[in-house]
Amino acid sequence: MDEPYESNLPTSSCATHVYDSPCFALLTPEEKGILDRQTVTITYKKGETICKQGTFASNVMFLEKGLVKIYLEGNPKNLILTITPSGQLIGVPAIYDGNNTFLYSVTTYVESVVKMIDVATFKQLMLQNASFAYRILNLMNENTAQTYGRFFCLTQKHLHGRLADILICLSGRIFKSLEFDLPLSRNDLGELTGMSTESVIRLMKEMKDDGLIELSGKSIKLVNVPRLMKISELG
Amino acid sequence: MDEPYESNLPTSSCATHVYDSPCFALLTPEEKGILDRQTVTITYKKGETICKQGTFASNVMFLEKGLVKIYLEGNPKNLILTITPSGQLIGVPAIYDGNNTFLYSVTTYVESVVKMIDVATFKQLMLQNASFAYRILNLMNENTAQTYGRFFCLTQKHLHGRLADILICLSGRIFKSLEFDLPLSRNDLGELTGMSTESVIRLMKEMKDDGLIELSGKSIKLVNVPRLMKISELG
DNA sequence: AATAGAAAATGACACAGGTCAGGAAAAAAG
DNA sequence: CTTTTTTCCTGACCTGTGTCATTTTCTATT
Repeated sequence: MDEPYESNLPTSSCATHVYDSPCFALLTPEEKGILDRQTVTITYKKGETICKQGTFASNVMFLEKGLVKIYLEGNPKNLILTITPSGQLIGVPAIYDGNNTFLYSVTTYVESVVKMIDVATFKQLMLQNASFAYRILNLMNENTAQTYGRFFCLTQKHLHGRLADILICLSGRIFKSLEFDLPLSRNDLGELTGMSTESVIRLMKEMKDDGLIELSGKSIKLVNVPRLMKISELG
Repeated sequence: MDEPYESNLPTSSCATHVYDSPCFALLTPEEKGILDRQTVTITYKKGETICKQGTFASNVMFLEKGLVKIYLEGNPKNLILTITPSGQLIGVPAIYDGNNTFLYSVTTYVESVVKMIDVATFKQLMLQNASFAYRILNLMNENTAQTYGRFFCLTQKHLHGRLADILICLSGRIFKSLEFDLPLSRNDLGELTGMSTESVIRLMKEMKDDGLIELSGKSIKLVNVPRLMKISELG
């Protein structure tokens, strides 16, 4: 995409920043060696669960390739926290005193390659390399900023605004194109926007009828981004 | 409170963990000296704003004494992220590359004493003391866990559950008693639970009529905690 | 103590958005 | 290619919650 609106994407974004995590560059060669020895690389097929909320968090994950959803499990409906493309660290928030379980579940949308890093080693490296630790904190803070934005969005905006928001974010942050094939189901969009599947369908049809987007099955094209942004803004 | 239910407070808690931040204990005497020289202590009166969302984050704050609300500003309604008692660091999430503004606003409920720490110095100390940085990361992760819980709560539960949740948390985490005087207005409770002020009032009256709580003005007493927890659970 | 202003309470009303049931289309499995 | 399963779509209905207008109670200030 020629990034016409990249700079002022709503903070209520669906997705983690596309920020190729260069945190490992801050490690010394020896430290990289230590890390590598305690890391295994695993390939997951589409739809597989990489980690399950509540299980022991024995590793931090680095998504080398793929696309995943990070979500809180609920009954009957989950809450998708973010859609995360490659280059992201996953599972870091599980690291704090008195907790040793994953805060969320992670499932792939496409075949994905994940580096599973032993959490003890990861901690160890943070404790011996302040720059690295600081970098991780930065990443987490960025993540927090995004979560706050979404939190606000989902609790304050109406359906229209929330859906417009998500579509803009998917386009701008994940697929980097105004036209893309959605790997997410309507149900996923619902869990991402905090609305029922039926509402997602209804609203998307409405937006199609209003000429804001083009729709055919899984393929979506944003036609009138300025108006979508207006809708996102006004809630 | 004799902590009958302290251990299994809902994760959707209103409040930051009562965790007397001993992060500064990890600093060397020299580092403490550096910190102290770049810190000023300021007393705020009730209702004053300690930091304003969007302004330059020139310092990290440590709440030495008092009680504050941390919130996202919105029009026409804010979203209160947490109620925070003394012993907490505030403003850390503002620290990340490409950002230099506060993510949220903070306002006091009672007279509060705040240590204003120069942010550059704070960063500096994190970069030179890995244990310190790691500790801060831990605190932030704990905070993230809590935010996720609230996020889930506000997007998935109904009014009854959300209100029960908040009352339990205020009782368990902030006031440490089943009976307490609320410094928050009904409007604040609304911004904390993502509902209108009128709904707060209606529901609290209902809970009073049902014998779940006792109410007289600002004074609240939780009478039937098990049932409140059930309500919180069922949404 | 008196006045003004804010906060709390209450009732009437409206509608956004969830739920449910059923059917069409698409994808996966055999 | 057929069968099965999942996803997508539609319409009818209904209830949870917000909005608005008004009154009452509390709090603060002169």
